[in-house]
Amino acid sequence: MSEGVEWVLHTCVNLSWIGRPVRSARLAAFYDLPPAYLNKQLQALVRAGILTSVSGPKGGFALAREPASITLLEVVTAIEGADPAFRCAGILGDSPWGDTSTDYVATCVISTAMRKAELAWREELAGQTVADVCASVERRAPGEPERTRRWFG
Amino acid sequence: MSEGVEWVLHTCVNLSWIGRPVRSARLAAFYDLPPAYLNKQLQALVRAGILTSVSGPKGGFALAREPASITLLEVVTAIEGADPAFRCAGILGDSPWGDTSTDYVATCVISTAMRKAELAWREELAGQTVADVCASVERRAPGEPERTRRWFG
DNA sequence: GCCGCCGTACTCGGATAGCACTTGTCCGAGTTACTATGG
DNA sequence: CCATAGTAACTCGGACAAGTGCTATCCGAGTACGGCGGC
Repeated sequence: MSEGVEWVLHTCVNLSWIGRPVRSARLAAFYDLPPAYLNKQLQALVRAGILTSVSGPKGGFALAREPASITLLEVVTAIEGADPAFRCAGILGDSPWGDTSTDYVATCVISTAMRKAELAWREELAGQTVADVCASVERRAPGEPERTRRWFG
Repeated sequence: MSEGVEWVLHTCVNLSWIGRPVRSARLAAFYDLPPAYLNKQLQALVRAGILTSVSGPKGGFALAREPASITLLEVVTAIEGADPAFRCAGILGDSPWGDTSTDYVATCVISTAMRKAELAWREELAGQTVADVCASVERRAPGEPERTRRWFG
């Protein structure tokens, strides 16, 4: 899995606390990340409708919606793409008694088992929102949002 | 995820039905796969203790244990490696108030959420064995094992 | 006829290239804020 | 003093290289079988 997933997840939490547009270079400096590369990743979130971007001075990235409506699955999918990790190539169709008219991706028992596992993974991620993460952190460190806002000044 | 996972899963099912060593070239021919590359993947299963290999004429690969004791997770792990897909780099340690002595991989809320999701995925795969897959296929196509044994004759 | 030995052919196993994707970087298009000027 | 047009600087956005891991292949080490010679 792309390393950018970790970056943008933490960045979404920070943006949730800040509440106004912040330029990518500053967001990257917070974790000492490659600025241009983080920018590239954030572009993907804009295309997915998770962030909004404004150009020019005083510009930057901000959350496009309420943190409570942004699931972790959405963020991961925006970076990794919607394709499942296990993609059945349907090799059963190449077996000696394979049938080209059958959709082996749908009927294959192995394909079904792998899909079921990935579904469990996605449901787990879809059950947590950015707001949930923020709440968990605040419960452990109440001063974190204010301290972060301060730093981004 | 590596495409070889699909190959070896189907191959394990076939080996479960055949019950004796089969050379990799023949196993590959069944699905029209690159023989040498499938061989390489099967080597990984041997190292993981899932298959046994015998050299020379009448040699080949065979299941090392009962199909009911081989989980899908074992097979996937043998190919993909034991490392989780999401590996937390602990970028929190690089934040302005980061602490080098803290294990952020363990405490980070985001890292925890991602681990939890992957755990659900692994439990789903660990709950199904190769024998279960065989049983599902046989229930749908009772003649499949015999037909497969015949082909490998 | 039977046993032991040798050669041969066949298989796995690891070492070796080729390719795709992730990672990382750069410069241009667009936009905003500032400034100077005129009313 | 205020409005306005021009200018300049700053930001995102997409196009452009480099590194890493998957994909694919080949040849060598080891082994079992079959044939052959000797007892």
